[in-house]
Amino acid sequence: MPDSNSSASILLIDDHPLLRKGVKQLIEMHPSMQVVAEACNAIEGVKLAQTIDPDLILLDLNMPNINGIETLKMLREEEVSSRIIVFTVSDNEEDVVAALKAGADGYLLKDMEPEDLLTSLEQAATGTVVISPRLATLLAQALQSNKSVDKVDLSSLTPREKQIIKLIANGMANKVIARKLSITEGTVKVHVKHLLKKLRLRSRVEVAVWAVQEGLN
Amino acid sequence: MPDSNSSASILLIDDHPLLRKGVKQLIEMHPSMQVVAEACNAIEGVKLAQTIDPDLILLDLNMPNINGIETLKMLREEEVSSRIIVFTVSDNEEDVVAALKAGADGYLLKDMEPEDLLTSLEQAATGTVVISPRLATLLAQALQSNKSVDKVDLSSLTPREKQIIKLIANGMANKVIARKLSITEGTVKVHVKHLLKKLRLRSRVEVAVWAVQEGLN
DNA sequence: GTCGGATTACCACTTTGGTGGTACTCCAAA
DNA sequence: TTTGGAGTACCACCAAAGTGGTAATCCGAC
Repeated sequence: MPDSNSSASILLIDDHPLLRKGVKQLIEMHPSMQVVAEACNAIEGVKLAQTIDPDLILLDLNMPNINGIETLKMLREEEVSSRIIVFTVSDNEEDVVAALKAGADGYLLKDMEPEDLLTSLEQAATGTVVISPRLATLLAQALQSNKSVDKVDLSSLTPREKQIIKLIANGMANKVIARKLSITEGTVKVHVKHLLKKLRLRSRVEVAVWAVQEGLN
Repeated sequence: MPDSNSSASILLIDDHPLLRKGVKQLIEMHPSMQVVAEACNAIEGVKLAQTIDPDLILLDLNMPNINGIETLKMLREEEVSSRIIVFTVSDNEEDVVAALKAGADGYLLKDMEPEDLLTSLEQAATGTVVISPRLATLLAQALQSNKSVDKVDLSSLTPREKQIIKLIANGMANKVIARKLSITEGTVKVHVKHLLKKLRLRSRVEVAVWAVQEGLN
């Protein structure tokens, strides 16, 4: 749990020790970031992610047994709040789309220039979704053919959850929502927790922004 | 600081003891609200508001020495976070507009039916701006002639503050904003505190909603 | 009739957000 | 040259948000 000015903590998940070493050395050259842990497979990676909750996770796609996409899904299942950046050799469209659909916060190619990698990671640490430039056009096409890459289905929400989203989008605090709905604040928190998970959002602020943009106001 | 299920706390500021007594009795009949303090003038009222920080303040306009509008401004000056409902006999347009401009969260007339008053107060406690129905048309006209009733001037914000508003409107946490701007989280909090005061908003969620609606995204 | 989702509640706990204060630097306006 | 706003930082403190778990009720589907 790094505080504001300490460097961004990073977990590497990759089955190639040499590559991990290289990436780690590269990152360590940069004071604003720090590799705090490494894992060579999915199980270990998920475990580490849960215990240390890093700011960023750099995740390889091609791993034995459990592949990267599966690992990504596991991390999301376990509600790891880290930003997850897929880091791989594959510029295959399906992989990119699958990764982003599974909730990746970035997709970087291993053949990037080291310097570009560093700046991309820095950006990722500040909350920006980073995609290797080479994939941009590819992704644009995918978006055209399938407009629902990042669309969450509103239908997975219960009526109560939708109701609470609207109240959040009006800027209301949990306490106020509780009073309005005649339930306890604790219960409101439960609903908020559930809808955050369903919408894959990280805070009520994101919920509010999303709802307003979606016109749910 | 009532918790979710406890009743909404109310402070009465009115120079008529009898009226206070009546209102108090009326409110006490309602389990979801509770009068926690009373004041007969502005000074006392502001002091009480600061110390007990009630959910609602019912404020009379016609008081000796310092009138209600002044009191209202003082309360806003002192950054009292309570919802302030003006409660008066005056259905004068100027008073209504002045009160709302000064930041009132509601404007109710003393000749309301007791039952209507209760429901209005309940609504106010849930964050709704309540206006006596009789004043609705009057207010609509005022809005037509002067579109800036609730408009805050963006120009009072410093460049840094505007920048941070945009980041908040992207759902970012203080920690992430700090990293992006290369300043400490504490400093981000300072800016947030200041812009909340300037915009007369109560939380970053309200800032985000406001900014998105304003197209500052 | 059982199973599971939805709703509610309560608990303890950690993290994030917001307040209040002081204090330093920089820079421009008075 | 002094003054004041803007930006930064640090501090302690309290309030709000979010997590993780258990558990009860209700209701509809299988």
